Parts: sequence; C-alpha cells; structure tokens
Amino acid sequence: MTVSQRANRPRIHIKATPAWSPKQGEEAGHLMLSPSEQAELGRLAEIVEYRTAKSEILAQGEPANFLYLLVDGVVQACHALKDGQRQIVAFYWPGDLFGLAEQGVYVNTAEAVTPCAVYRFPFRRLEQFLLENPKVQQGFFVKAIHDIRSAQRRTIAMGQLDLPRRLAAFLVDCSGHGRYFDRENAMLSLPMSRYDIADYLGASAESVTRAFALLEKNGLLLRWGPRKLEIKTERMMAFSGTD
Amino acid sequence: MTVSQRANRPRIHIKATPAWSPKQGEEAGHLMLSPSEQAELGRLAEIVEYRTAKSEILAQGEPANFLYLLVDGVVQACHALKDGQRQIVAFYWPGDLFGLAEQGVYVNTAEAVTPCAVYRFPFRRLEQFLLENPKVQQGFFVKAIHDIRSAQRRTIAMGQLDLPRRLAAFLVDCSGHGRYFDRENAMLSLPMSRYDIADYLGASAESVTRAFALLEKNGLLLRWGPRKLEIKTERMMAFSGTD
DNA sequence: CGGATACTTGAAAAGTCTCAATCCGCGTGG
DNA sequence: CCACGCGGATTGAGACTTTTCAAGTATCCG
Repeated sequence: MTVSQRANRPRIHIKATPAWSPKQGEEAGHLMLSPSEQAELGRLAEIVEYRTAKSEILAQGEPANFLYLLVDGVVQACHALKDGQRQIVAFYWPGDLFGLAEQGVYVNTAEAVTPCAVYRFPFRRLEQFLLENPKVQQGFFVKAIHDIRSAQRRTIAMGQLDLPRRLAAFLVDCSGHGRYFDRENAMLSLPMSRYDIADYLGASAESVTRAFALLEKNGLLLRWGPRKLEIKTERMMAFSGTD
Repeated sequence: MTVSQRANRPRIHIKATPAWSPKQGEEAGHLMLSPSEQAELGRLAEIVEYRTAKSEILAQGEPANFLYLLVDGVVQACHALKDGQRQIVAFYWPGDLFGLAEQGVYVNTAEAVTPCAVYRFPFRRLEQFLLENPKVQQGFFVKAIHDIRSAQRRTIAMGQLDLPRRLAAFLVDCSGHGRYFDRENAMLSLPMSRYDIADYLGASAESVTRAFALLEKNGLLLRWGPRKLEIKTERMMAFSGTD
C-alpha cells in the first residue's frame, strides 16, 4: 500500500444512475461536479495505491475513519459470518464508493481483487464538507440510492434466479465495465477467481464451474481460458432475465 | 385510499442507524429534525391513508412522482419478473422511506400489507427542499446508507443461510418492530401471509411452513396460530446468526 | 520447468420445489 | 348462533438442483 501526494490526480468520477431523469448537461451515468467542487473534494482526500491483489484495504469490525472512492482496479467487499462462511457482498468498479460503516465500525472487509488505486476521504471532514456543499451531498445521496437499487437487484437475483441465470446476470454486469470487456471481440477478462464468484453468487465453486459449462453448452459463451470468456451478450441478457 | 389534510399530523419519524456514532442528543434509531424542519417538511407532504390490505400504493414501471414515508402499518415492495415470478424486495415498517425510482420510473410495486398511513412527498419539491436544508438532506443520506446495510444483510442471508435460518432472521427482524411484537409475552403478530414470507425469503410457501415446523420442533418458537407466534428471542438470534 | 494454485469433473447426499391432498380458521349468510 | 365455504396453512411423496467430498487436470508464476 502506497499513499501518494502526487499533484496530477485523476478526476473524481462517481458512477450512479439518478432516480429522476438526468438533467441536461449531465454526463451519462456519472455525477456532475463543478471544477471547484472537484478541486475541494480532491483536497480532502489522499490517493492510496494497493499494488497486489488480495491486499486488505479495510477490515470488518475495525473503527471506520475513511470512505473510499475506487479510481482504478476492482475491489470486493466480504462479510464473514461467525461460522467462517463468507459472502462477497459486492464487487466495486472504478467510480464506486465503499467503506460502509455502522455505528463507527466497518460492516465488511474490502480487499483488492486486482492492483488498484483509491481516493480515501476522512469521514468527519467529508461529512462537514458535504454539509457545506449541498449539491455535492445530493450527488452522494444519488449514489447511495443507486447502490440501494444494485443491492435490490442482487436480492432479486438471489431469490428468484437459479445458479446459471445468476451467473449470466453477473457476467452481463461485468461486461458493463469497459476496462475488462473488449466490446470489439466480446471478450471478457474476469479479474476474480471461481471461488470469489461462488462466494458472490452464494454457491460453491464447483457449481459455478458447472454453470459455466452449461452456459457454454447452450452457446451463451465460449471459454478461451478460465478467465477469458467470449460472451454472446444478447443471448446472455435474454437468458439472465436482464432486460 | 384517502388523502387527508388534517391539521393534527403525526411527527415525521425516519428510522435509521447512523454510519458514525450518534451524536449526543440524537434520539436513538431516529433522525433528528428540528421543530421548524419538521414543520417545513410536513408542509411539503400530504398524508394518505390506505384502509385495506393489498391496496396498491405505487406500481412498478409507472412514472415516479412521490417519495413515501410510512407512518403506520406495513408495506411491501414487490418486484415482478418477466416470467411472472415475484420477489418481495422489502417490507417497510413505520419510519421507513419507500418509492425507489430509476430514471423517473418506479422500480417496484408497493402495496399495503395492513391498512396504513403514509406521508407523500413530491420528488421535485423535496429535492429542492433538501438542497436548501443540508442537515435534512444529510438525514436522508444517512437513511439511504441505513437501507444499503439492510439490503446487504439480506444479500448475505440469501446467499449463506438455509431456509430455516433465513426465516429465523426474518422473525428476529419482525420482533424489532414494537407495534407487532408484544415484548411482555414475546408474542409476535405476523401481518403477512405465508406466501408473502415465501416471496420475501425466495422460497415456496410450503417450504416456509416446513421451516416454521422445524423451528417449533427445536423449541425456537411456539405457534399459537398461523400468525400468532411466541418467539424464544435468544435462541432465535443464536440460530439465525444475528448477533 | 516445477510446484502450487486454480479449475474441472464425478458420484452420493442434502435441501428445496412441485404437485396433490387435507386441514384449519375466519367471515358470511342463513 | 351455527353451518358453510373459501382462502390460507399444513403435510406427504417424488423430482430436481445444489452441495459435498474426492479425485483428476489445467494454468500460472517464479
């Protein structure tokens, strides 16, 4: 882990679909921040880089002092149960916020799936800043609502879809993140392992493999390697129930 | 459904556990609103009452013009899939907000489980009000974060817990809502049917019944009637994995 | 190139679903 | 007030999905 103070910082991009129709001038799928808001927000934060996969960024049960904005890479939020089982609650992609806390304590562990870079905001100062910048706070609010929707979609998938369909929905999801999906050849580079996918889908790794085999048999994808998949996007979406 | 303009309105109570430790003076588990904020917010809203169970409050796919605050009763959010399956995404209890929208359209259908009363806020005016009242907006933000946590807990339950445990967790949840749980006798009055519970837990109604039978056999509850349950709260929490 | 890890496959066991039949409880009308 | 009827709730049996455990194979990284 490296904390950097480099001058040349990436723009603050927060991904979110609004609850209401986007207003004119808004960049599709991203919150709109004015240059000065960008700058001030950026001043609150440090950039931190995690160079290796599986680096732990924050731990379930620890005091929560920071909110994180993922700039580059993929991060997973894991929740450990008493009996040792773990559920991957979410995968985060660039533009996502993470570091969910309850009563001052992190609810999940966040770890790097790939090497990654994050903005790290001290909670207290961020809270103060948001109070003084209602437009920005509204942006964070919209992002929170966006995340509620994602979480609900996931609940629906877990409750109603069988494993092959859940997997299909997951792959469609992954294909929405440009950095790992080459639209040209419909080639998806999965950053995470079968075990991670299994813990995300609430299934065993073996079942995930079997579900992959099924999707391949039905012509929804081709496995060029365990993590190199050619996706038949239309069929995949139709099958998963994702409209 | 009845829209009322009665002068004597209930207080606006929004239930939420904060992400950070509550500050002194905050009412435990509720957002803190000053009397004037209460009054102004109240002025934005209408009170609407739904006198019969199963009344539809808002419908999936319809244009979203209002955000709802549940004052009294129980409401469920149902999501219908293309193939006709339905998932109950959430049950709402007094103090909960509902009416989740995406791009101006409701994502779920909300219907009354019991007769109920709600505050109904026009989105646009509420949005404006929140921009002008950062403290209140922060409150709504905290509520949204609270709801993200609930949704994540649900994901974990769906992914990791078998049906009896999911049911136990659900019952523990229900027992947290005073109006339907008599702490004196540990007697829970379920407002919803087996089918509703099934669609909430992602299971069949028959399986839910069998799970009830199992919990009873193991001494975690007593069924006085299908919807009258004596809960052994400690054992139930221990079993469900709810700390 | 070798070793460790990740992935895949097979077979038996467990959990849940579906379908069908039955039972209960509550509100209605006689 | 009681009998009836209907929807909700329960129970049983067989089918199907997913898990678990065990073994084998591919892949990646040093």
